[in-house]
Amino acid sequence: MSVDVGQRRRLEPDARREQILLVAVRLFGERGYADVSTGDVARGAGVARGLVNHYFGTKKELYLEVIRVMLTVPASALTLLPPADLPTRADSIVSWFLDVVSRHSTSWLGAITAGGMAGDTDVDRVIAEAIDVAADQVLTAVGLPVHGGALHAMARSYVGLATSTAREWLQRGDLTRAQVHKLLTATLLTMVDQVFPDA
Amino acid sequence: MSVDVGQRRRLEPDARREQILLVAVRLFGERGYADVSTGDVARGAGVARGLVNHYFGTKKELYLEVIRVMLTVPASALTLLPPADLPTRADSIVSWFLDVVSRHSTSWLGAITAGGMAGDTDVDRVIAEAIDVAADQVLTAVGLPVHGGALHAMARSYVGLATSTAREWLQRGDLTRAQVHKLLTATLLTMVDQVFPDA
DNA sequence: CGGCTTGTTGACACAGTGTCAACAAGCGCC
DNA sequence: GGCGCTTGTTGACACTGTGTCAACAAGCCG
Repeated sequence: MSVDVGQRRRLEPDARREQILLVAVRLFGERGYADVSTGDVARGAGVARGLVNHYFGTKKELYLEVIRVMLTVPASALTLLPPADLPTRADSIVSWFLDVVSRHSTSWLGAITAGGMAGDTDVDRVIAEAIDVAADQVLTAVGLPVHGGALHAMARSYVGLATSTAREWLQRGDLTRAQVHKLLTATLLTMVDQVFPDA
Repeated sequence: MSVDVGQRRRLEPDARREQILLVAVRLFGERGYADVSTGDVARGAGVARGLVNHYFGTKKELYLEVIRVMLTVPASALTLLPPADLPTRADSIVSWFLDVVSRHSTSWLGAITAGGMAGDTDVDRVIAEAIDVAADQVLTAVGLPVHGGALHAMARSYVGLATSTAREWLQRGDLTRAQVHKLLTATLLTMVDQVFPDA
């Protein structure tokens, strides 16, 4: 927590902005949106409150950047999936998803459930974009075209299932990873076989 | 919108409380949590702002009552499901769910996604209770025991799928009701047949 | 060592929340 | 009908949090 009570120091804009953003990510991740004031962020960064507004404009804009950071996911390694049969590929994508979400558990799950303010138009847009990305990854991993409205919508639905199931595992602890894995692969195969053909 | 600018009128506590609550339900449903002030609610009810605090204590407590109202669902008619075979019962429960959620579309979907502040402990608890109720209904309709941790957790996951899928239908309009119906019944049957046995 | 750019600060105005003593609507009693 | 009492209702007050902005000074350049 080294609070560096030294004299005021002059940093390059990018460095200062980054420093404040990191503090905000930590605080918003721990408590909610409402329970963190811009003053808390400023104090955490050892900086005047006005500077937060100077760099991010508004508390909500700062929060938008924060959830953008939280929802940004490596996304790598997924493209090079083994070109095996469908059940194997489904298994791989589910494992990958569970790895990612368990590594970032608090921040990712917290952010995807809106970490403090769903219903807000801008926040919803950012979250929707993250879900879109995840849906794209599911579709490509399964070997289906990313375009096509209904298909993509169904993939988003599946991401919703994956999210709520992961929450049962990581936050409530009422499911084991094995059970989650089984649930997500079985439903994914069902959707690919029986439901997607309608789209 | 009759704003009854008449003299101050004295109402029975229950009546006044109810009146304020209805205004709050409408306002919180339209805009979010943050975009509605207690002053807005008071003005909408033609009442002094202090009276809102008198009846509900805090803005957050008022909001808790609001989402409790929004999430309260007839729940009737479901118990008397035809004792048919599993696919038929799954069909019935899905139809019932889609009817309910489409009737209350804005308020229910808005509230279940936390209408303005997920991450808050108390709000999350109320929402979790509503999901529990829905999970109970799914389990009983399918003819499985309501108790048993893992089973119930999986039912909650399914409710998460149902919610996100309904949102694709009602809010984004990228799925038809028939597609949603097909998706939800197929996945429900898969879960009952292949996944629930693990619990 | 000046001077200048600009990162940084602190004070200001304002909006929203919760509290509380004081007010008055309307019922019951005579 | 008038009077008083209960209690629903009000408006002012103190406080916290947000956004703005002119003034300040850190640190480079000559």
